[in-house]
Amino acid sequence: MKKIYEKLYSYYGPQKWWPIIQKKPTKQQKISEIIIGTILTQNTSWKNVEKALNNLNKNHLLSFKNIKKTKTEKLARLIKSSGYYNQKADRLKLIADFYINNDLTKLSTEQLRNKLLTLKGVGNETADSILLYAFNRPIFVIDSYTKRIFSRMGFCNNNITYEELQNLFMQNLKKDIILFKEYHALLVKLAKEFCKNKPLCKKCIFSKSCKKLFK
DNA sequence: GGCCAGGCGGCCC
DNA sequence: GGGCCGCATGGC
Repeated sequence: MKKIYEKLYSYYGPQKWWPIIQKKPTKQQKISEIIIGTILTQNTSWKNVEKALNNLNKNHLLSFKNIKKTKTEKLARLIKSSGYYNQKADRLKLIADFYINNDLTKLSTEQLRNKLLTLKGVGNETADSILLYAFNRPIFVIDSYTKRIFSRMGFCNNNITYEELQNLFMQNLKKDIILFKEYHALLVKLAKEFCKNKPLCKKCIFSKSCKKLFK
């Protein structure tokens, strides 16, 4: 596990994920931008999400207080480029209310995770992304890329559950927040560049060690 | 033009 | 517990 990380890191370097839209954000602004980003990026390419985030930022809407005051229809219009915009607009409203009405900072990671999962629009990956990137809790984020890469490498089956794959990482790595953040981001990078749906194994940096070699 | 993107909820069985 | 569907834009 650690060796794969080190190889990725030495090849790609740090990924600088989140937050990226606002200049010199306060702590609150960082948290809201990250949480909003996790919702918008669900099954959507990051470029489309960036446009939506910039639109929100121009309208001072990377803020849960302001989202709460804004009509769903207006939000939907502004985030149109991120796809599923009606659903996502609804869910931004829900999470804004949730954030404003709850003091989340005192909860344990477990408690916070369970609370997040009660929200419509927040599943395993989104909850863990929020925990790790917005609240700096040591939890490893699994996504479809992670599963694809590690099943191809031979570490797991393709039908492994979210929890099982997450445990595999958590049990074999130090609980290091910086490491968890970078590792997930680096896996996304690898999946986009080499370990695609139609993989580019010959060029891939893991072509020698990976079990599944596609032509 | 088809496929895919940093998923999720609501169904159904 | 799994399998399928709707949600939707934009880039390649």
